[in-house]
Amino acid sequence: MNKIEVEKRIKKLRSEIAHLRNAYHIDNAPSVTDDVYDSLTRELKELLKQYPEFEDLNAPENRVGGKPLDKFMKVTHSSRMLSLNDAFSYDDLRDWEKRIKKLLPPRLGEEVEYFCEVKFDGLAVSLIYKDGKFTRGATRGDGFIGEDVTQNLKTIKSIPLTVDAKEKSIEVRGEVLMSKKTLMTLNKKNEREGKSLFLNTRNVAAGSIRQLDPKLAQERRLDFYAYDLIKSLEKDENSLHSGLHQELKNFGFNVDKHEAICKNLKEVIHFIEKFEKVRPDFPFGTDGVVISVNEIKLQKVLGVVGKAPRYMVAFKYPAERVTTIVKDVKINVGRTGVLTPLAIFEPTLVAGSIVGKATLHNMDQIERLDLRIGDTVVIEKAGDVIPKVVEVLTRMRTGKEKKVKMPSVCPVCGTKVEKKNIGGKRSYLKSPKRSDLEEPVSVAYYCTNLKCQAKNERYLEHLVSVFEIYELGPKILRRFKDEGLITDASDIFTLTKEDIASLERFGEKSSENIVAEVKNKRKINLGKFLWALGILHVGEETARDLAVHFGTLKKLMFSARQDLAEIESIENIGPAVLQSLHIFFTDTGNLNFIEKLKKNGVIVEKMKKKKGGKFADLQFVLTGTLATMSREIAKERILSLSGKVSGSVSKNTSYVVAGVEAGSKLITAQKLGVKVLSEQEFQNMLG
DNA sequence: CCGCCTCGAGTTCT
DNA sequence: CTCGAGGCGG
Repeated sequence: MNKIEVEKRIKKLRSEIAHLRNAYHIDNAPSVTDDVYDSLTRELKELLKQYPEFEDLNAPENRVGGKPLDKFMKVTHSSRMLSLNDAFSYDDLRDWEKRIKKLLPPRLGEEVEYFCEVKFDGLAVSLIYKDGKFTRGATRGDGFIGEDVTQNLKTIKSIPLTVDAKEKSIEVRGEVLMSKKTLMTLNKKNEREGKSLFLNTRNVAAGSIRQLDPKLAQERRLDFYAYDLIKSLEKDENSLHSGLHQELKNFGFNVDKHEAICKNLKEVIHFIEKFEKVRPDFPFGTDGVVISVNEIKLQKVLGVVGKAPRYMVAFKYPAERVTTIVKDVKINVGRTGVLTPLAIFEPTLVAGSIVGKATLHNMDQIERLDLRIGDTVVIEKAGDVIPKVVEVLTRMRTGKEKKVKMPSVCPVCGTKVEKKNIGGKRSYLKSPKRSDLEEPVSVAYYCTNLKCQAKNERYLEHLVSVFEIYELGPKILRRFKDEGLITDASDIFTLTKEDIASLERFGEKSSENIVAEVKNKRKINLGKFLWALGILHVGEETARDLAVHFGTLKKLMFSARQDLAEIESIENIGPAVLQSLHIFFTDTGNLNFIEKLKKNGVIVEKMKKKKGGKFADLQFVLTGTLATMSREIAKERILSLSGKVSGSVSKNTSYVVAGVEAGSKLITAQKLGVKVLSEQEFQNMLG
């Protein structure tokens, strides 16, 4: 970005942040909108750090509730109110520990004790007590100079007006908060009265404290939690941060009960994980955990760099939704020739991992989102794993965004692309479609070249994965193909050690491994073999149905070529699958390919009809991670007992087997009243 | 013909 | 996990 673009971007960020701050739509969960707001704020802060010339004191980020800054008295803090360095991962924490241990004298460094506490998401304030009386309260401001908000703070019940302190003067630092519940009640009231709704507890708390009218502040039912105590006397050399918390409690301040002294980083991480579970139900908004070196003596050794202490760090829980910019939209070509648009982002941290791309599925989806290249988008991880574009922030547009267009030719081979006719021929056997209607076509675009390189490569990968030949990943396959070792997938089975070793960067050992693995996996049952062929509409499930019905490849092929009625009688096989099978098995190329596979050593095992197993008529859905077996194994065991395994929960599901960290399927199961089995119960059923 | 349920196919990152 | 599309019952 050049400077002009940066300035424009800053402007856009400011207006969008202001927009979000003023109101939000009810159908968005507040906590999620909050993440988006934070994400934009973070970007703005970073840009301003790089380009300080665009700082603007009157800009929305420097104002609260739209009111200018100068209505309160400015006060100077006795000691700077520090901010904290962030850690976004356990690795960041480990790096932090490494840094501080290097700085500590060797003997001390080995026995660092940490103190963990909740990081509240509110407004940091400083309270001064002189001779035990609350005399002045101030906001953090820039750390050096804050605003005198004493009158408003006095309306907060959990701030004691007097404390029993020996020292002439003490300063208590802590966070002004509004509970999530109070915000909900407030928003309900505002909604009834047609007023705009508040975005999050932090903003209302901050806004309320900076109201001129203390009465209004009082109505907002704010709370205060203390976390630091500064005494006029030098801190006792032997004191601990945890000890200060105790003192604060004794003075009558709220101090959150989720705190712990940890002997090492492992215990710190344990604390973080424990609080993460409590966090959603915690009455106040939090964004992480603060970890401090517990001994004040060591804190002094470590000191402060810039505006953050070295002896403290804020672990931030990963945001569930963040914003990023779409750098490009690429088009992938799949095994079937489907062209799938893929959004490429500026790599961004979401829910704990860095995400660089997300599928956009198809052009219809792009249109629904109204997504253009250059857009600022909100992304999340569906089921905590798969990145997904949730929304486009259209207000962030500059006008330079480019619309996404499906290319008219395949990006790999240059052949024409088109949509496919679907469902037009209601039955391959019976009379074709009505002609008065337009033929229905697919949403997806397809590359029409049967020999498209991309298609072949995807097919190679598919076959290898069905055969479970793990040694051959996409990279190696591509290499073999480019180097002329293989021309079609069946060539994999005749690769020799010498062939592979002749390539650069392939040693004796790895060549041997590959050949051995291929030889090991060349036996395959009929169901998997059919699946591996990659017949249109014949996936894992349908292939198994067919295999069980026919038992041998020969019988299936005969039927597909000249006895279609039998195939059509099979459950779950309709006109589309039927047509696809007929076309596949009457094509000479395909027949030759099957012959070549067999000739090259592939052994297809017959499949027998199994019936009357213990799990007959039972349908299972697996979710989460099982401790005693992989999901693949669990599936095989269920199938071997005549049960069925399905990917999604419906009212037809008999049991959902829930492992550790079960996902949304568990929720649907509970909603539909489907029985949920623990791994133990499942084991018992298996016997 | 419509709506529900499955299946197929494509996809991300550690 | 998600979306599209095939299969099938109402």
